[in-house]
Amino acid sequence: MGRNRATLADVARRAGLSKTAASMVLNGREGTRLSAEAHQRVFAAAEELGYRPNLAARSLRTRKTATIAFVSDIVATTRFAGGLIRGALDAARERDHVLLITETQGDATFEQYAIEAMLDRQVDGVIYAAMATRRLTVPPAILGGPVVLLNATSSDNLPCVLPDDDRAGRAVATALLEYGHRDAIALIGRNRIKEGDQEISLAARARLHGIQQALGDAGVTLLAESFCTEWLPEHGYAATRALLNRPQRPSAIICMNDRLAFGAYQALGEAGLTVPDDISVISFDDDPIASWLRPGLATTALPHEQMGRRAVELLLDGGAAEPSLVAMPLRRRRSLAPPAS
Amino acid sequence: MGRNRATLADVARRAGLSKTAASMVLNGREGTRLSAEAHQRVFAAAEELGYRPNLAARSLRTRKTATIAFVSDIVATTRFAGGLIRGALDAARERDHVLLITETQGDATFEQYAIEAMLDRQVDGVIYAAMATRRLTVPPAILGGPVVLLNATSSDNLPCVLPDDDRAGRAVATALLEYGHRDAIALIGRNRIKEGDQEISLAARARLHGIQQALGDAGVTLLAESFCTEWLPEHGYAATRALLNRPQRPSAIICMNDRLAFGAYQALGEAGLTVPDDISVISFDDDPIASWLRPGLATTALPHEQMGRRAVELLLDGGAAEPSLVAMPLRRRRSLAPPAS
DNA sequence: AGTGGCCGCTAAACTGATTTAGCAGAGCAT
DNA sequence: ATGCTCTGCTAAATCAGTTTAGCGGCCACT
Repeated sequence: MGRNRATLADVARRAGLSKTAASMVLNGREGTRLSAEAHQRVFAAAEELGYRPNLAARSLRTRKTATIAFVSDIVATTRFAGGLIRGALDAARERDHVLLITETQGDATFEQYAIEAMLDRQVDGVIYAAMATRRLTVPPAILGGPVVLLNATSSDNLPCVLPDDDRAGRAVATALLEYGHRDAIALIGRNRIKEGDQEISLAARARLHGIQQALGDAGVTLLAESFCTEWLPEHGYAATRALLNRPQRPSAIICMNDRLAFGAYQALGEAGLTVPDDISVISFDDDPIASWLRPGLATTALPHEQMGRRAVELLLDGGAAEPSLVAMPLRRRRSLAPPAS
Repeated sequence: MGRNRATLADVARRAGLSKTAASMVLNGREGTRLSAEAHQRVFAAAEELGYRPNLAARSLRTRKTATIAFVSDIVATTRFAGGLIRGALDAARERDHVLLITETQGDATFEQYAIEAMLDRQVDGVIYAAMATRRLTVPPAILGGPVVLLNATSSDNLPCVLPDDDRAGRAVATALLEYGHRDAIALIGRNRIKEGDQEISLAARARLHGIQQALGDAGVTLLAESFCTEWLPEHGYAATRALLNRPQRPSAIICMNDRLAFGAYQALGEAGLTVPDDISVISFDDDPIASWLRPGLATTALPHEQMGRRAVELLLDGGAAEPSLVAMPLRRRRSLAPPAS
């Protein structure tokens, strides 16, 4: 790749100046006393030769690589990861940086390997990302340099970027209240483990808290709460079927994520019920399926792209140590309507 | 990041040998006449100091970086990309390489930028990936070194990795034939543009060809073919509704991808028809939704992980110039049954 | 005339590895 | 004693930048 590239020495020679002069001019160093004419000649020479610096040589000296490590447990390869990476890529490009991506798959050996590979390459900083929003333990090896946690927190008081699930919970509940739902709102996706263990999930507790706050403020209590061992379509399906067997049918269902909501749609369809005329549904994540469902599923979007971007900004531009919460916008779709009177 | 690392000189000093000796021992050079004892001492010193070579220094000298560029139009951030990247990451790790990922978003300026960033970092090779399987034009700048096309071909006769859509087409049609479907098979997702313009899609034509071959071999002709401007759920939905308005109802539907099939399920559900008792459905891609649908959707899986892996292997281990076709395994799920008699 | 300071620029050191060229000593044959 | 080869190792060059230290010339001031 890229043999025969012009070197700084070539540029200097062509400009009739020293390497020092060429280096200073090209780096736009302040306070050098090089003449305007010298500047011209260097720029011209660099242009004519198509000069591009050899970054290996530069970083050998400066210990900077303009490279960021993006280390994740498994995020890089899931449907949700795309946005995180895209946002990070965009922000990195704007700052003339590049992303070195690795995945640990939750395996300690792989993680060790990944981190060594990053350190060997002298990355300028590390973005440590998690697939599920959660609290985790950062490997000590990366604490030597700048680190930002993405979609995660830790006990190290490191800068971190999280979705604002609490506010999303309020938004979801508030949307239902606005439509006039009060006494027949059901919640699908309660889960003691996700709510209790921060190392597994931060989202479950925050979403629940937001929902409860908003409903509490309005003096409303939930009609029913369904517990699910996982947040997958089949669990949403089963929970919804169970709900429909109860004496009072809910007027609206809040699902803790879109996959549960997908299962809920399936069960409602089978029961001959129509969304939103018979039952409104609202959810979290804005998974692509949310817009594919009929009718479209109202949901609060995980702002992955914003989050990825924010992580790079915090890493390179520096930033507050308190968690950086990114808003989850409510996507209003046709799954919401006033309760059938 | 990683200050205070021991250098080769430190190792040499501790071992009481020269840098040359230390370098040769650590690189396992053949044909040096260094004594067994010298080997021991160098290894011991490196171990004790936790020595890790500075890759910037090494690549300055060797022009190798153990880094692969993964350049894609937009693949890195879509639901389909995950597998490609994961496979590539795995294969890269096995070969002690690392991936530098960039995305061009189909923008020429971004592409130019991305490629320069890669070349500046002296990557050992480039994987140029496309989101949709298609023919594309490779930017001349990257032809200076090893290149592998992933999910794409070009006119440059470069090594490339593609899914075997033709064989998948045969497999899909054959599966239906095995269940006894013959005269009432409908196809959803014909598209003149996708089938005609290789720069947009290679999959459409190949899948269609495979289907037609298999059916032709069995002396079967399609009951109906629906054209769709895009391969999204809404188009599958509309096409299926139209199909159901025809005098003869199909016994099975082939969808050109899973999103169309998702739309088909919606339309069938609304029409009160049951999959697979009333109509069988089979498709391509193995999108995550395929397993979420009720009943599970039979489909041929895009072997993204295999493909990503193969691309790295071709790049680093060298390989044939003819297209490397990766099999698309048939996922048998409950959407298949014999025709209702 | 001497000297101090500024201007415009450069030589050389430095980063940490790999690689080339070659040295000192031992053993052997002549 | 001389020359030769082989063994075991090292000095120094090299990669392509950045950075430090400082040089020669000119001007102004005393």
